[in-house]
Amino acid sequence: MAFAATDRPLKRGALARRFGCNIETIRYYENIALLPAPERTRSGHRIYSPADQTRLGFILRARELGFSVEELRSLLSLADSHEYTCGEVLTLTRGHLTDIRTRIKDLARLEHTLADISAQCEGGDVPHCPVMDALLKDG
Amino acid sequence: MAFAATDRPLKRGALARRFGCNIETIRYYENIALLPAPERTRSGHRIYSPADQTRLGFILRARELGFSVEELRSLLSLADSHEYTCGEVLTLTRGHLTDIRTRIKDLARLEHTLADISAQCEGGDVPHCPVMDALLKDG
DNA sequence: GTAGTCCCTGTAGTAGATACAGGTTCAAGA
DNA sequence: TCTTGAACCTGTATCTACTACAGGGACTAC
Repeated sequence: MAFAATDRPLKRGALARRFGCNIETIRYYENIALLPAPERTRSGHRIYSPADQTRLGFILRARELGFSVEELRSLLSLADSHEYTCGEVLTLTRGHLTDIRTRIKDLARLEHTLADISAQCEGGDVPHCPVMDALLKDG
Repeated sequence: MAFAATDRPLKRGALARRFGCNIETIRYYENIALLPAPERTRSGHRIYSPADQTRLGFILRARELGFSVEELRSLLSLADSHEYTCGEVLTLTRGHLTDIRTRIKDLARLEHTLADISAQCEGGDVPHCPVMDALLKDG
């Protein structure tokens, strides 16, 4: 995805295509106040300025990096303040990194357990299975 | 968690304590038909037989192994048929294992990207941050 | 004018639980 | 027997981060 702003206003559909996101996602971000309510045409169609587009790019990139919406709110409020320090951002980033590493560890443990159990399987038409045994046996 | 059935009926609270799960989870599994509707006392309290308990244990163990509820439905229907083969179970397990490995890879890529970016941070009171740059820059 | 595409709104659905309110019932002690 | 507090019942709301849909208005090209 490009996530690149244009130098002219765009409507919602064009914005979604430009940023490679779902059109409904944009309205969603407005609903939860990540994006400000944009200008409208007289008939009510949303018009996204270059600044709006840049902000959407920020949001989408942060989401691609796995930041949760709440973490993103913190990032945005830092960015909006124009007075953030590297230390503040780094603290948020490190917290997020810790979450990711925890998730990786949990999944790796899972993967290991499952691989171990299924390695004992013969497969085929045998009417008995180590995976089922593992699920059925009392711990 | 023990996930071990007793040889006597239990009410919902005792069952939850026994299996180390949330009491509401048991009702939830009944609602989505993973657990059958159990016997009731005359006044309507649920009574879980040893067989019900064994089934809950199966469900909780499968969830601990990361099987989704839908995968679990398949596993349970195999287990209920009493005619499953190792091959059938193995197919489900391998599909699940593939999912897990994909998730691990995605997270590892994320971790790598984030670690790379934040390694460029000086931290502290510096009013400039490579993480913010990465989020702000057009792709 | 009209056809087709876009956009608008509100609402519901997804996974997998968890929490809560408001009302019974149970079990133990006085 | 009465009372008190815990446990149980039901239905519904909440969470994350979207996505989808229905029913209608607007815009563009021919």
